[in-house]
Amino acid sequence: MNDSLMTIGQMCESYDVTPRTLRFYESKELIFPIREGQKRLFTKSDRARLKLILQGKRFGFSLEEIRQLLNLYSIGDQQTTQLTQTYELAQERLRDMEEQREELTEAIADLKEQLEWGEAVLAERGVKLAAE
Amino acid sequence: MNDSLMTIGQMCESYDVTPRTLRFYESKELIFPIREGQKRLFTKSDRARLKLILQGKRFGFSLEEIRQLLNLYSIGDQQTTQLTQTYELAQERLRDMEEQREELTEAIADLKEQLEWGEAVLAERGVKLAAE
DNA sequence: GCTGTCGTTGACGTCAACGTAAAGGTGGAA
DNA sequence: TTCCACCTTTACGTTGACGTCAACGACAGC
Repeated sequence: MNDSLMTIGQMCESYDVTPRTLRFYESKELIFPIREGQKRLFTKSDRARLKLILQGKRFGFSLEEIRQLLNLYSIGDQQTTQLTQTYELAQERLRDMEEQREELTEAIADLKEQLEWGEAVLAERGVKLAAE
Repeated sequence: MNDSLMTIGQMCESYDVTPRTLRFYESKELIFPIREGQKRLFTKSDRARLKLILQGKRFGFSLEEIRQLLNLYSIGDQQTTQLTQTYELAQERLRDMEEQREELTEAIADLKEQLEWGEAVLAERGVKLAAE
């Protein structure tokens, strides 16, 4: 149970991903586990990156976008320009997400309306619905 | 310009879809245009169904789910049981959508937090951001 | 020596909802 | 007649994020 070097199995445990996923991320150059013979060993850096990847996915970034962001982080740690770019990309994403949410909100409202209509019809027919 | 029978082109105009989409829906047994020789002619029924399809998509139903719902409508027009089933499926979808919205709301909040952090860092470095 | 567990590498498969390209039919206007 | 718009079919391509499979190596315990 080395703390700074983990096998693929331990990684899967810790982050709830499959081996296939980690190999896939490596093939996409999102993480860079070192090799001991054939085996992959994941470093602290890999874990940090993986965390960011999973976060990024939550935010709806594509893996390609995430790759670019990760590169910006590591390469231009003190490069203000890069951070600014990251910031701007994130802002765009935020706008997308807010837009999505609005659409969803609208759709929810519409669907609720339909449901009320359905309830009315069913009530007319004397159907008792589960009280839920 | 027959009102009750439309060509594929007219349908595309009216509902802002491509011919491919309509043929695809036919192949998936979502609509059943009649044939005049080779050509498809879309009836009032097809248009009603198409409207429901497009609505369903807005609500995030898959085409397969929509197909099932449409079958319920047409088969069991007066069958209360079917309507009840439709109602319940729609309720499930509503729950899904509300869950999605919550996740999205959370993600938005998190991302906003990150953005503020980024702003702070950039401000420290004396970067002026576009006032937006 | 055998079995089991964990790991490896390709390479092809999957899912949804169409897009796109190729190749051709049909009917009307110039 | 020739052209054009509009329609048809079949069939492969796209996108993203992996899943699944085959075939194999390395090592541990019994």
